[in-house]
Amino acid sequence: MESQIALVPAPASAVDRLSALAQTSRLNVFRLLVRIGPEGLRASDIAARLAIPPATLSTHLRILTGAGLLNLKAASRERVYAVRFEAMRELIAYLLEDCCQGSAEVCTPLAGLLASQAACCGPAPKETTHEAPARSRRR
Amino acid sequence: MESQIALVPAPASAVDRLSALAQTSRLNVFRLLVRIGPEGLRASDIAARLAIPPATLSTHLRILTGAGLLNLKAASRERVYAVRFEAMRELIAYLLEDCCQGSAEVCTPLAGLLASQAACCGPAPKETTHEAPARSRRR
DNA sequence: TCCATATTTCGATGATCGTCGAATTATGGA
DNA sequence: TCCATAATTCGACGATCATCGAAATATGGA
Repeated sequence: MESQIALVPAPASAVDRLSALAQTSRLNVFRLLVRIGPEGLRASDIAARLAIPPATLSTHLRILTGAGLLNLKAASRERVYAVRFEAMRELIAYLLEDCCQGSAEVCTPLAGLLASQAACCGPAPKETTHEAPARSRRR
Repeated sequence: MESQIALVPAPASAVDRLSALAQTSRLNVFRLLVRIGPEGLRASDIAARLAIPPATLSTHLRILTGAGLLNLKAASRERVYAVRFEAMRELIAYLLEDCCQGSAEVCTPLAGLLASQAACCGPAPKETTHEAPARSRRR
């Protein structure tokens, strides 16, 4: 026993997501991909546009993807990353959860509004799986 | 010369705000204050509710306030902190700026929605100033 | 099959961060 | 005035992080 342990990816927490965004390079990557939209961008294109060395960018993409903020859409030789808008909705809803004790007099239910699919980029365009963490030590 | 330098508080960046939130204790403090709403809570009450030692909490409150996320509402012996909802609106708008290149067909203008005062906790209840960073080395 | 290319992992360095006890600094009442 | 109390700063520890060159790993053609 002990063989299957720690292979299941821990669900990305709000702290994971906020940490992922709380870094200049990664925030730039994220915002670039927000602008680009659901089609996403190849890693090399991101590197070129933001002038980040490939090795560094790769680390950042791994962290953003592991946090569930990005989506690896196509995995051939060239990899395309796109924003998972659903993750943003979840994050914002979590941050503002039960705002003002839910008193609608004080607080327009912003969180609920965000949770609705009326939010950003519609009902999530069909995606490949939110590929990511399940990293087991290979080799 | 050189005497007045670096006393003007640098405006809190998005990275500052995200970093402030990207930490378990601080995120708990923030979410507690979101629930509480505009009235805010005394430092000692926060410490009691979240079981955080005063010295640690003080550091966290300074970071959250310095990032513009909290507001020191009353400064007598007991200090009352409250969420600056305006800061959250700004942050979310920044994160989703120019989403999908502004194409409304793809993207409901979430950022614009948040920027409106229809958002959370109305047009910001009258506050004392967003007291914070201007810290000069005293003593 | 073999190579060119896209991307990731390894590894090491310097820098920043979280924590909290002890000392310090206000403040408001007796 | 003096004290009890609220809150902050100081200081130091260990832990985590960003960076990026070099090496390793895929992939898709020729």
